[in-house]
Amino acid sequence: MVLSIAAVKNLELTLEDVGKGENMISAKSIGRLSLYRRLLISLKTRGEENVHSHKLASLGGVSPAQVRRDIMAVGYSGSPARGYSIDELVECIGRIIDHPEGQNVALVGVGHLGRAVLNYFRGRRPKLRVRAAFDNDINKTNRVLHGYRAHPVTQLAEIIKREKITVGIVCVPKEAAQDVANNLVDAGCRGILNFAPIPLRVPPGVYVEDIDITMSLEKVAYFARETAKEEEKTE
Amino acid sequence: MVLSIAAVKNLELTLEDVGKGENMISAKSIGRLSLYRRLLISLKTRGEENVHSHKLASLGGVSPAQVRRDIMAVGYSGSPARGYSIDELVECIGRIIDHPEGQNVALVGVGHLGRAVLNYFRGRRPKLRVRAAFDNDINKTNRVLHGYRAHPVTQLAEIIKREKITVGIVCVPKEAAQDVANNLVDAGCRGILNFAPIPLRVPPGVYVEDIDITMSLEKVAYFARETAKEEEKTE
DNA sequence: TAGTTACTGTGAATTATGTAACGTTGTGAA
DNA sequence: TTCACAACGTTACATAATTCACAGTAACTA
Ligand SMILES: NC(=O)c1ccc[n+]([C@@H]2O[C@H](COP(=O)([O-])OP(=O)(O)OC[C@H]3O[C@@H](n4cnc5c(N)ncnc54)[C@H](O)[C@@H]3O)[C@@H](O)[C@H]2O)c1
Ligand SMILES: NC(=O)c1ccc[n+]([C@@H]2O[C@H](COP(=O)([O-])OP(=O)(O)OC[C@H]3O[C@@H](n4cnc5c(N)ncnc54)[C@H](O)[C@@H]3O)[C@@H](O)[C@H]2O)c1
Repeated sequence: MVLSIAAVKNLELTLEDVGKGENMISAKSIGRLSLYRRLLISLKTRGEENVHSHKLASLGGVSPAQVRRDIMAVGYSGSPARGYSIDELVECIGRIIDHPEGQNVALVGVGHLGRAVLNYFRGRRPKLRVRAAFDNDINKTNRVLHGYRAHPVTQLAEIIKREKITVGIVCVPKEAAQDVANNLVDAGCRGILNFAPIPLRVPPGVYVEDIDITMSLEKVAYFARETAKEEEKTE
Repeated sequence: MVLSIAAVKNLELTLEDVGKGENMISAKSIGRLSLYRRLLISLKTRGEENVHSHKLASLGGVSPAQVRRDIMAVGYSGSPARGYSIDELVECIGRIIDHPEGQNVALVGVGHLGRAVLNYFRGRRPKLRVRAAFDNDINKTNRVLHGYRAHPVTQLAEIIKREKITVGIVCVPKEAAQDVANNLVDAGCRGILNFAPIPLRVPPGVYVEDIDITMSLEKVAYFARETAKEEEKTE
């Protein structure tokens, strides 16, 4: 049986529409889009107006085809001759990854790492506001650290609800991480960035991203040896 | 520690497999193995001697089949009835991801994040020793911070060669990151853990792992909205 | 205006990664 | 001892991610 091109196209379209959350972009793509946006803004400050996929690919350490595919996902189209308009592309990426009214963030565990993160995000992203910090150490609470006042964890639920916080950052020791995560979710958080070196259990509908520094360092150490070995053999 | 006959067999098998180097273990598997090892050690301190794949899977947030396949990659075999011996499995994972004599690590950029990382790894991993820290700010160098003395970056090449350092951690601002990476590679580093929010260019044979906290936070914020939306629709 | 060129957009092919299935095996019970 | 069974090891399969390849096109040239 031979189908016309139009028929095939229609079939695919209907299948797509019937499928689940129609155009749900993968976590990997979202991550790269966030990277592209930073690179684009950096290019813009250097006076560039347009950029080609291979330029962005080279800056981002990915393939040009990957860049084009990711950009396709946000629904933006460039011009074959001029490439992508930096302004428009930044705008389109923002339309996908930013919430129009912005989102509020809370950080729990104002230790070494927590303070570094607080300091870094202070006033940096207007659409992603760190609105509260918490700790259970009375020496750290009710003082202003890096421009943020750390509240006692006992007030966590109350403040998260009041400030409409939907994203939590977990910087507490691993023994406390699951409890903190449970409290964050109960209070209304739907996304957690977890620095504690254990996977968190959360109900469906809550997204967790783990940053496991120890694991990453062990990976680097392993491949520092292995890729070096591979190189030797080809010499 | 008493090794069974099975463990000795495993040792022989892994030595054979490592020698070839053609079927290299994926970065994802290495990462999970690092996680399994931590979980196993934690189980051991609670008095457990053996563990089944589904138990480890549940703790690690992965599927039992995944656990079995990762463990297959290190060349260890468990018993159908008792599962895996925790001691032996930790030993076999270490044989893959640790260097027998250990590896030396340097950290560049003793700012907020760099100090948090230094503090965290102090005396934690005997096979992964942070041997030197560097900064270009004279207010931070030649003082002892978190048990480490920070050297001026001008001494980077010399000290890295002298201390036989093969792994570098980059915690400097993004403007300086590529220069620092170049110096690390020139001095002999073959692996870099990069916290600066730009991809580093390195020659082949050098492995880079990026930890992009901003990107991760934006991902969390995005999926905090999107997965919540999906949930609503199914209600 | 027609030709040239270099880039985009996108289906198809390829590769990586994860899951399911199932024969195998060691252990404990009858 | 033999059987039943639960969990392993491995292969086959399924899905996700990435790259390839090329048609289509806007600018630029002469
Ligand atoms: N710093 C690093 O480089 C690094 C590397 C890998 C993993 N981590 C992980 O990140 C987390 C934080 O690391 P850190 O170096 O900042 O540790 P830290 O000890 O400096 O800070 C932990 C903070 O959490 C607070 N805390 C403890 N229990 C709490 C609770 N129940 N509720 C609220 N606050 C609580 C403590 O008071 C402290 O301020 C840990 O889980 C650690 O394993 C850190
Ligand atoms: N802290 C965070 O949460 C966070 C989040 C995302 C990204 N980062 C990235 O991590 C890196 C470090 O962040 P931070 O918060 O520690 O910043 P920081 O400013 O506190 O520390 C940077 C340190 O690097 C040193 N430095 C600058 N140039 C140098 C050079 N050429 N050679 C050696 N040392 C040099 C500075 O003296 C300073 O001590 C930055 O690239 C930042 O973008 C940090």
